[in-house]
Amino acid sequence: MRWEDLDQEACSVARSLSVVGDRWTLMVLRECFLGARRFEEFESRLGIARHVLADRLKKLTEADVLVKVAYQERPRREEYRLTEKGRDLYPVMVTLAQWGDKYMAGAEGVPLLRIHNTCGHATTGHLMCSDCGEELRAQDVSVKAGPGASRVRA
Amino acid sequence: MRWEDLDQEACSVARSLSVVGDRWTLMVLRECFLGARRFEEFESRLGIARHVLADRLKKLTEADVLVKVAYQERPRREEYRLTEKGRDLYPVMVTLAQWGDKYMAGAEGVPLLRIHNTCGHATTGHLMCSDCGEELRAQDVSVKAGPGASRVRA
DNA sequence: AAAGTGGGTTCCAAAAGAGAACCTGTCAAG
DNA sequence: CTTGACAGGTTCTCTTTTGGAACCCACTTT
Repeated sequence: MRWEDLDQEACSVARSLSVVGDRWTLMVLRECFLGARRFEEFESRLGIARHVLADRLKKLTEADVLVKVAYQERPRREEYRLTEKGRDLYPVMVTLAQWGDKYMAGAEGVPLLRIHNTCGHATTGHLMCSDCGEELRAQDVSVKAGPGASRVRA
Repeated sequence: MRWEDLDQEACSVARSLSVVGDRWTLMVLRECFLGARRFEEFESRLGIARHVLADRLKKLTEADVLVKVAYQERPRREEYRLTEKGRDLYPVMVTLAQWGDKYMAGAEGVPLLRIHNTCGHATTGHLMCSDCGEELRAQDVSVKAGPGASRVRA
């Protein structure tokens, strides 16, 4: 299978990865959540090759994850901002960050704390069941074909 | 910057991506959560090139995300299983799947439902603050340098 | 002896990435 | 009016990674 066919799969993980699953894309989005908006900002913070950055920004814009917004005319300059669709990737970033915090931080501790402004505390996110409010753990969840399943999986 | 230097970054997202951020790795892990264990299973379910699969399984094993366990001797055959470190990636899979459910499912509905066995209902996971129990949203969270920050970021 | 099975490795061509150089409007300084 | 700077790209060459097919090896079954 070719990577570009991934969005044809009857699997939401595959479809998400067809947008954010290649090298650098999630790193670009990390910078978005940390406040980056301009081409030069992304480049200097990430150290990414310029044409790769241009390609990722283009694809993310085409996927409506980012929008290009002019911040000045003459010369026209545009910056990239997260759309709602893009902001909805926040849980993915947080869960990735927490896995890194847990397994890759080493003795000196985690590099970045997340502060929940609502309550003022350093926080970690926990994934809770929408129905019963218990924490969702892999061993308590099974899957079942949904309405959009073209083929069933056990 | 080269991709292999990513694990040197003072950022947990970057460090996580240095393990799971390349093409196919998260797809391999999706299959693990759906019950795949053997080389042939991964290959036929994913349609991935065999040497790429071999490389990903090797790297995931070296990173202690998977372990090789013999399921028979003579001829010796080994399968791959998620470790605790691997199972801890479950929240990443769920948040990715939910983003795909929301934005890529189309009219026919989501391909796969997740059933929370504890309560018996189809569920979606919500990311909650460990401290106050409110839902964590990007706009309510700010970041602050932690003990392992080698350089500070606003 | 021949074929099958599971889990790989090897080969080549095609695609993607790293890094540096170059291009395009526009303004400001000399 | 020429030179330089700035933001945001594009183009070039070289290296690395994929995709796809073929091959290999230790056994077991027919």
